Amino acid sequence: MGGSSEQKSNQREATAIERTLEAVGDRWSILLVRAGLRGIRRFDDFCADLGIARPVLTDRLRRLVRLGIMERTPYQEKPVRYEYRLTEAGLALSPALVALVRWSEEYGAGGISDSRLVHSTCGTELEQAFWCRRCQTTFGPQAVKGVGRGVDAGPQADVHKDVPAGGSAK
Amino acid sequence: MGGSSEQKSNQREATAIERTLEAVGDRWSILLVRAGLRGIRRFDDFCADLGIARPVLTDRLRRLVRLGIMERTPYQEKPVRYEYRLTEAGLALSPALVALVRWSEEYGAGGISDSRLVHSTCGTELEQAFWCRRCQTTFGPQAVKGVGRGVDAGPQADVHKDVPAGGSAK
DNA sequence: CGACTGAGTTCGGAATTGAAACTCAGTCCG
DNA sequence: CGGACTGAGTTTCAATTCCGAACTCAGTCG
Repeated sequence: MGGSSEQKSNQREATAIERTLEAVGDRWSILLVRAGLRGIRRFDDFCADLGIARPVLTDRLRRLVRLGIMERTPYQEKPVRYEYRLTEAGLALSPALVALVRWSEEYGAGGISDSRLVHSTCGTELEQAFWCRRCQTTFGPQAVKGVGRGVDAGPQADVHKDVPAGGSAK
Repeated sequence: MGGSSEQKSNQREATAIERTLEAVGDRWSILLVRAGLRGIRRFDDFCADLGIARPVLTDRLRRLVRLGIMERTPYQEKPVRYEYRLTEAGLALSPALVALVRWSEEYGAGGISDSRLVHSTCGTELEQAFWCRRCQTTFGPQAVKGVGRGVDAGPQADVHKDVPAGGSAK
């Protein structure tokens, strides 16, 4: 096309985020994971709690199971009944969920937040940061570099200002 | 169960995550934000880079602007041309993006990762954590408590194991 | 035996996509 | 001057996907 000589990363190989979103990037999957974190496990409960249509729920649960995010196991034998619970991979999505909640708390439309995330041992509102094992410091998104081509907070990721970024830790 | 004495958080009032997902919870919005972080700003570039259909792109960009996640400004006057760039609120979504990338790196299907996130100053792979300003420590998702009803990693959020959680940070 | 549970399925109809072609203003080239 | 080109969108129409409600099926309870 045009004179462009640059080759953007096109669809051939999905990037990390694309792959993640393929798994949980639809309107419901993340909500299902969240429900799972809240302890919901049974079909009808997911259905009632989220207001998701049954056929869609069936499909999503199956996909999450296939992707190893949830597990379907019988919780009683009499009439065999199955429940869905998060696997380790599913639980590992919680940082992402928390990040989304935090965002909504800060920038969400309306501004009113019905829930605040706090550090359970002291009740202080938490901040999110990255942790470098080697340097033993926390730092913000602007010090993250993508090696390869998933995310490189390149050209314009500099406007930040409210991230802990090295709160103390050094 | 039948009588349902428990009041799950139903659809009446959207929870924090629900509100966030309403903004960026569709198949494309997050990808658009990511593209924005990578420096893409122009309509056709978003289109080519993501392979998104034009009508959908139009719609999503408009929504992101309406939600204050992106800004539409002219970048030349001759023939007026507009570009879309992330606002502060948009940039603030990066922790969530990073969390998603991290997840894919660790649990993503296939296992092959085309990008690893590292601490830019030392090249070490980063870990994600939460930071408590008061306690001056980092901690993992299991020590997060939701006050209100957004997320409370309640009943089963205990299986974790690979989060720094207080690595040292002091 | 009849009502009830829990986990799905099977319908239509409604809303969203997606690909490709078309519009429009203005600029560049010969 | 006129045709080709850009960039940012529309329009059109077929193909998906989604929702809501009703239905199935196995097994249990009273």
